[in-house]
Amino acid sequence: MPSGEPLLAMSRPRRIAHLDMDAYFASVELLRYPELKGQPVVIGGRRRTTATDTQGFQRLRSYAGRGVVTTATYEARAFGVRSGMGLMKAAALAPDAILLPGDYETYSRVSRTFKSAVAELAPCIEDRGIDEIFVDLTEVPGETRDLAQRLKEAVRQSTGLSCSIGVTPNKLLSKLASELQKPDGLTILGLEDIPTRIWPLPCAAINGIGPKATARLAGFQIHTIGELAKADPDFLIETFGQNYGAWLHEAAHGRDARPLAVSREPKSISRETTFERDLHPRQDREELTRILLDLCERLAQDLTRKGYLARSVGIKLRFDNFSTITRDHALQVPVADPASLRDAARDSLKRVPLDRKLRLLGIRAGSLVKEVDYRLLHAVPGRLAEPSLFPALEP
DNA sequence: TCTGGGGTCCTAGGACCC
DNA sequence: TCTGGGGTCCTAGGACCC
Repeated sequence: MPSGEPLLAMSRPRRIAHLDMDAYFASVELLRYPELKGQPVVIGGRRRTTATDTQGFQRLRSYAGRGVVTTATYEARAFGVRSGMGLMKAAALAPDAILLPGDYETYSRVSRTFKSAVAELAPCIEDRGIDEIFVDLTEVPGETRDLAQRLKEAVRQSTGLSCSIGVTPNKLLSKLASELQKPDGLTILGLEDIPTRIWPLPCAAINGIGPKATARLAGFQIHTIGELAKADPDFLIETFGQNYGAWLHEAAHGRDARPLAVSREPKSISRETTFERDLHPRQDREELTRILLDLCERLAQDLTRKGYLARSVGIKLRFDNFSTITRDHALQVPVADPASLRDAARDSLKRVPLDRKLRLLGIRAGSLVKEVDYRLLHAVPGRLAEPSLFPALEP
């Protein structure tokens, strides 16, 4: 065999970058309203007409409703405001912060811009949502720090925004590393840095260890990743199950062989809405019906625009006590039109006890099939004719 | 001061088939 | 007449993430 590329194994260590935009939605808004720079600003809530100050901005103190904080500037975070927090609570912490409604179309457009700019330098990218990506730098020529700096510069040139980057041998560590020097950070770690840089961090810093697992681990006096790494793997498996327990052990040691998912088909598409006030299934019957029909319309538009059919349709209800139930309905024939979604939703709704007020209604399309695939496979009449096996009749 | 909207993945039981 | 194991699909709920 001629010399050249090694077949397997001997390949060089991976260089995976995690790129995370800094306070993304808020930073996009600061491009639009530069006069707000340096002030506590919070993105969240619905667009509405309410009291504004002399400059036309709404203050958090004047907010009343059910919204949550989507993003807060670092100045707002200094008051304890965090994303996911109820806006009423945020208003108690920072009443004078500026509140802006989210403008998702703009955030999506800017998102495509920074991703394209990165792709020009390094084309192997995994999309992780609107404001973060993984980038594989392994095959990109150049020194690691230099490459990462060029990515940051490309993001800034194309959008005017800053981001934080972590580069390590795998996705798990890179995700942790990108958090270490936010904002506008660049952190490069090797496996040898795990004990000093990773182990002191709280377990919850790991992507996949949420509030529930954090609380359970704390019950065993496991608070840091280092303590988790020292825990007996058999104990973790007994306590957290085969899959999750074994993964906890691997994660704490910084081991992660997952490849980048450079393209993915959606598994489900959904629409849901939380009401301004809780609605009663009988007293507010008409309003609930209107809301559900509207959700069906919007879901149908999403499906059609993206070219998918649903082989299952599910509804989601959240009651006034925040308990949530779902009901799913598998279909013989995949659908994407509002009337079929509505019929399926009605079937599922019959299986729900409607004895208390509702705060949320949702509809979900699952078991998706590409519309073109389905038509090709089933030769749907009117769209694609079945090729005839017999010659045409003579006239 | 109660907690948005859009997703993914995992678990687990039952139906049904081989 | 009884016993069994495996595989897949459907359904419901929950943890977690951005």
